[in-house]
Amino acid sequence: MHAERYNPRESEPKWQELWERRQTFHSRNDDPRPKYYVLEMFPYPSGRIHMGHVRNYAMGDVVARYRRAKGFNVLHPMGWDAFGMPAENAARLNKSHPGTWTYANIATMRGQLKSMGLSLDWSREIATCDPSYYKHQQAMFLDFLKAGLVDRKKSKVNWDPVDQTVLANEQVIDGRGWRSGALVEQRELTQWFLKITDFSQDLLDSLDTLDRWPEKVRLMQKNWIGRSEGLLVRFRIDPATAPAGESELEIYTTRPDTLFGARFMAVAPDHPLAAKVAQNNPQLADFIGECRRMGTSVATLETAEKKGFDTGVRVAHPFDPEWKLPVYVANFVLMDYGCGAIFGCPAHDQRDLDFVNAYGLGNVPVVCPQGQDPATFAVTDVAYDGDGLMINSRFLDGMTIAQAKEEVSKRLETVDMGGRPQAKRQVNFRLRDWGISRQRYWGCPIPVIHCESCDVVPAPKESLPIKLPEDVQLDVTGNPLDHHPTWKHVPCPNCGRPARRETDTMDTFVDSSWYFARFTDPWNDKTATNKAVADHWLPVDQYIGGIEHAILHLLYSRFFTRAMQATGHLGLSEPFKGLFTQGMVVHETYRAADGAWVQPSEIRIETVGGARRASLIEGGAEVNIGAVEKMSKSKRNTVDPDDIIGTFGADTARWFMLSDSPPERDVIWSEEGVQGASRYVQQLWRLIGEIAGIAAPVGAAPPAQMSDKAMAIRRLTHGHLLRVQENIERLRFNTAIAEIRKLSNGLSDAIGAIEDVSADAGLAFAFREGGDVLVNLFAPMMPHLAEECWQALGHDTPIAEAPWPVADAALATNDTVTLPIQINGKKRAEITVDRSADNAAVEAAVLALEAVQKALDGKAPKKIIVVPQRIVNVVA
RNA sequence: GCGGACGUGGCGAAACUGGUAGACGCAAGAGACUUAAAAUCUCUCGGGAUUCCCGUGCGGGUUCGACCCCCGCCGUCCGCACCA
Repeated sequence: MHAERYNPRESEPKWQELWERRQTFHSRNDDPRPKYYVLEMFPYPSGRIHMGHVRNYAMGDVVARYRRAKGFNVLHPMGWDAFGMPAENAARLNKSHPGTWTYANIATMRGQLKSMGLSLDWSREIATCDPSYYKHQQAMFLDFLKAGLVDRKKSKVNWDPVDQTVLANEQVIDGRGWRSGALVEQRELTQWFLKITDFSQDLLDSLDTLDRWPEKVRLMQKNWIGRSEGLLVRFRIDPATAPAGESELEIYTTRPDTLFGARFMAVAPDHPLAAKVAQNNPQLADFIGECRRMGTSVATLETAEKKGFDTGVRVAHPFDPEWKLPVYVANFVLMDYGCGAIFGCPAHDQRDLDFVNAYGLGNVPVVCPQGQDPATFAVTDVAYDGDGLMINSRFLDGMTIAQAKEEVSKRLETVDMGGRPQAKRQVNFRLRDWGISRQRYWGCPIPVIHCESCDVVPAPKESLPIKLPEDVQLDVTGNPLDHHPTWKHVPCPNCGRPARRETDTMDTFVDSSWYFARFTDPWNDKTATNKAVADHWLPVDQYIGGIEHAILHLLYSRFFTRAMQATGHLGLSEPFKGLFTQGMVVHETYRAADGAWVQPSEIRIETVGGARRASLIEGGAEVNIGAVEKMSKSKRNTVDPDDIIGTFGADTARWFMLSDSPPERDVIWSEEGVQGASRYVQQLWRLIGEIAGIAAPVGAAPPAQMSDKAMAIRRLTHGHLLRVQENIERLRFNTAIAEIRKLSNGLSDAIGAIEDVSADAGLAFAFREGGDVLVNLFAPMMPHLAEECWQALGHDTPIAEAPWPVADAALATNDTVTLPIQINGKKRAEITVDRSADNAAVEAAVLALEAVQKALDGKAPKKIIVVPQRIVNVVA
């Protein structure tokens, strides 16, 4: 008989050691069984794990352990997304090296993850800041460069003149640098780009094949790629108004059908035509300057009014040389989309309408909605962008929008203008190339050398890895690598003359764009991947992580996989077959009387007269219970996983994380909930102890005769086994857990109901089976408790290595079925009939029911609907 | 503004393909055990009425039957945003 209480503090480390000793979770690349690759998004080593990690990794571990039990060769690795700014900031603060801080954090967090009992193959651990990792990233960059997938071009960046550094958009607050507070400038910088736009169409089209991705994520990527079909149209500039050397204005439109509704043209403040005119027009130059200043701040951009400035330039309408349109410089036209120039059709575009209403240019509707009279249809404040037929459009009148688009395109394509067609169909994408240059120390150095005579020279592959210098001074403005006294000075690999290394490092998103491939063969020091091995393991069968990576990380990884395919590193283009995005961990917030945030660990909660009240443990002062919010340091509503695991054990924490909410939704962490989970751990332990006392021996064959009681237990066991299995496969962990609880409740009731098991060999067998299955079912969620229970049930090899039990579908169903009986759609009675009973028999039984007789009141029913094995509805 | 998701007891939620609404749990209440507390066990737990009625954000519709499908609103959350 086993101990009264289960002690996770003693038990958990014991089983973790056993798994490690037996290498239970090591996966071999030459294992012949079918593969299954489970991956959770790897963490940034920020210092300590948080509850979000616990949730993420608990989910992944359930999948990994379940698939392993199902006979798959499971790959479940872990690593560290270890480059990035926080390490550099911490090092500056502590006057140490970013690597010291990073590796210390990794050590701490590795220990924490191990205490969770995750079934990870730690022999494949990687850290992206390790030269053994980034060496291959540098080699791949060179491969991409050779394959034409890398570009070097000028681009505009947010420049902080005080910190001498480039800022990401989110680091610009109200037009000022987030650290220095200096007014941010727009600067042109030569940067390295990965040509993700080469794959725009494919990245878009292939979204349709990702049927195990959330619809939401696919939609977000689709919008981000932003494909639009339109027409490039060249407008002839009226020579009388043309600035020197200008004769035409090219625009891009997705609505060529509305060309007869044009009232004006608008170009971006950065458009060359604007600059030309501004040379002789100081007021316009001022206006352009104003637009530029405004351009940096997100807040003003959002609320900005539509503003424009008439350049005085006039262009001719493509279908009517006498029709002249004014050209404005407008603040709402973007230079980096399309041509940086548009034609304005106010009746059918809200921005254009706002613009003409501000400048009194009027509008002419050219699309008339169904059911409206074209003679009276007018647009005032709200542009009409729906369907309809063309009006006021000469030869287009009466056509649909699609027909008119086609007609305009066809006509203008055949008009010759200066030796070229006046218009050209063009597909545009919103997606931009991926700028990867960062003026930072703690990142992967870009492996190229700049030579005055040979220009840009790729670093020779033999010279890789180009390691970061250890002796670095971070206390400088600008790029520390650039300021290093010796690092950048190297001879040109081409001509041998003095040259300098590229001092920019790569965006850390590059590091995380291929780590999933590296895990397949992390020991390989020759190449990034062993193609055959990578192709065997990939794609990742189930990827799990936060929705915050829905666009960038996942899109970059999809691009990288294609680029690796193009350069021979991989033989596939989509890295993640199944994607699951889990919700956040949220918690109540607490505030003291003075408004200060108070941590959950500092308070006590009591229920007084049905109302929850919180008070400080120290002093007893009352605390206000606030809204449930995402766990954050600033609101101090965090709970430390170490404390939870130390108090309740890892199994309790894992169980609660999975049980309370559907996995894609936020879960509210609550003390009561954890205690409930902890109670259940003890409940299971007691139940298994009781079962162990009455169960048949391990491996005992079922007796030939089974009592009804024994059969009922077997049916219970197999029914829940089937449903738990199905729920885990659909990642419905909360309902899987409900089914497990039903089974344990059922077994517990069954034990309570029997007097003497020794008289019934079938019962002993049923309890053996039920106990074993129960432990198997919760083993993926609570692996340590499962091992302890498995041992208590008499097994001598770990359950982590045991196969999943086989459900007997015949046992999972009853011979009889209970049908609810509805009268006019309301449930009034129920009958139990044979599963095989035909409809006529069921109808007869139903009509004999007292409740039915009463409702019919002697009359014949209008109709009886029998849904076999489901329900019966009598229409009176 | 555009796009999407969601709205069910005091709370987290469940309900397969249109077929018994509220499974499973949390909290709460009553009782048993105990000197007492904790733990444990038993019972109650959507609202109202003694035969029944109402109830899945609101209003309508389709259907023998609607949380589920359709139309129109309201609310909450998320993403994107001057994209031509």
